[in-house]
Amino acid sequence: MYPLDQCKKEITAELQKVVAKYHNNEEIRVEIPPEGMGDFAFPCFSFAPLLKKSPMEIAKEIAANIPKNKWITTVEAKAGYVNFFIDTTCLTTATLQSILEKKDTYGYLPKKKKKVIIEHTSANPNGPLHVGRARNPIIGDTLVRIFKAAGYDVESQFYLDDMGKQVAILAWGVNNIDHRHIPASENKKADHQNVGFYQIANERMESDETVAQQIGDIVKKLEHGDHKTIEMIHASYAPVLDGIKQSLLRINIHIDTYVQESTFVYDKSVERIIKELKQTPHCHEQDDAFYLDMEPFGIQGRNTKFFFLRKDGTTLYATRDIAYHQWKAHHADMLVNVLGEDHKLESKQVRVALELLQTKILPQVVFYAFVSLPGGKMSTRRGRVVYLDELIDECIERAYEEVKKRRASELTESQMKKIAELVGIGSLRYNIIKVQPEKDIMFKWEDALNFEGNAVPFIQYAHARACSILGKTKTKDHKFEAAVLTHASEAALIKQLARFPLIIDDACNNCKPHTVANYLYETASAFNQFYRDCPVLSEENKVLRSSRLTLVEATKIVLHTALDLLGITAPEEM
RNA sequence: GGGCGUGUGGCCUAGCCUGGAUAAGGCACCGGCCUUCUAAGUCGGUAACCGCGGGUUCGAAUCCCGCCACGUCCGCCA
Repeated sequence: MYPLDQCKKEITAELQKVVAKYHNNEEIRVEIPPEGMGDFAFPCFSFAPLLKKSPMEIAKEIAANIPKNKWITTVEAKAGYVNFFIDTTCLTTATLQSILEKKDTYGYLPKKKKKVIIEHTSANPNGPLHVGRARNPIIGDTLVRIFKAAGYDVESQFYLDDMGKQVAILAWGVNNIDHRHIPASENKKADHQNVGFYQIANERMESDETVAQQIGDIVKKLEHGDHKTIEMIHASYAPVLDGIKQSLLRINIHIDTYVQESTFVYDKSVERIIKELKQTPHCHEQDDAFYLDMEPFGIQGRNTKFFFLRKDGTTLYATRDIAYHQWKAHHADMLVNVLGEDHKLESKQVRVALELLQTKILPQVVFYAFVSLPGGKMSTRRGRVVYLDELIDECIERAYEEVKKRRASELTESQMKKIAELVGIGSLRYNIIKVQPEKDIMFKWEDALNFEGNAVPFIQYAHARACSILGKTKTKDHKFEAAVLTHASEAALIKQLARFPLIIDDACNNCKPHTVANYLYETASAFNQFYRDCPVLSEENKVLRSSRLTLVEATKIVLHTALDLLGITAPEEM
């Protein structure tokens, strides 16, 4: 157990003892008070009507009955709250020891021996990833990292749509359109080179009945397990998928498993699901097609019919998704999906179906709002997009200009290039992850590429500063004396470091990756204040100097680990 | 028409789940700090009736109801 957990637990236990005589049956919940009023606080308002005393009197009474111990130094009653001041020396010792001992696993929680499958990205392989979709891999990969840190065994999955119309359109294009009719793309990656086939094929499909027919035929053949067709599809999108993987790799994202949708048609699991769904009382037939009535499950609107079988006997995307989820449920203890908000209804329909089929494990879904452009929504079909690759390039280029402006006289060209890469990629990931997924975001270059204030360079810079200090000393193992780290900036920084394990726990339990970004910003900020107030290398008092060095080392470790949770590299210098 | 989500200083964001002590940051703007570990830093200032209206409560940005605006969905598409 980490120091702050232990401390909180003791305070809660002491409160429990005192409050027991008020016949309180609510759970004791301590909160974090505003600046200067201690480390933990307990509000007494709810006892007032019960005891017919003022909250202030009750707070005084409770405060007087809390014994001091190793953790609790001062207990005071103020404005109806019992405020606890914890022993800084004790917290400092325990926290720094914990960090030095666990190093880059400080903050990690005990192994839970549970497997979680996190599905994210799952983009149609018909073109390059664009900025709207970019939120998906970044949220997904960050969750993967957070769940691992929280002690889970994690597998990331990309659900690959190789049966749908989108990929059939691309395949038709690749096989029927002369490449000279495809508008040239500046980017040489295969996903950029091939997206034109999809766009042109899409136009042709809309204007030409025969083309639409041919594409429909491809989809039908896929459903009926025509091997030649499925091979043709795989061959058509393979280069595009490869390009997508390369883009993901550029932003430090690797996906463990790519699961083909066709798997569930060919292994007959979709067939089995249809049979089972037909036997549920909510299944109805209409013109030889089958649907579940969603009305009893809280779904309202113009149409509450969830069709899972067409009249021609073929299945639908959502039907196959049910099979995929059942398969996942067999292979994991917990499921997490990252989906765009346009999938909310489909996701709910799949959930209801899974419940009807008595599937043991249901997915926890993180929905994100689309990233829009100042003029409106992005669309691959209409070519109205900012591609992820363009954004990556622009971020790195802009970061390079910044490095050059500041460090050109001190660093070599290759050093600057390397730093620009880390800062550029980091900026991209940080800017997307720092905002709650459900919040709409409008994409503006000036915001995405702003390198000041609450942005990744601020954090990376703090890390580089820590490295710089540590690099200027010869001694490696730092001894520390907690009692000398008494400056307010030191105490604030240590408390911040102590909070890290709680942040991981919270971010994982609530699937809120943005809280890690907030924590990082606060930690870097606390370090910058310490940096201003407490000279390290020039400190003459040997014990204080070495204790501060230890604190710098500890901060460096935490910043590094927390950045890693966001898939961002911590540079040694910048 | 209905469902779901979002609405916090000029702009952007945290806090909302689990109600609590002066609503916390960033950008922009104004004014300080580089003979001291990288100023991508730091200190101070101006700026918010927390979308609007009700309700619950000792107490509401937070919970409940209604309304408005924006996003998204309501296909035998994916």
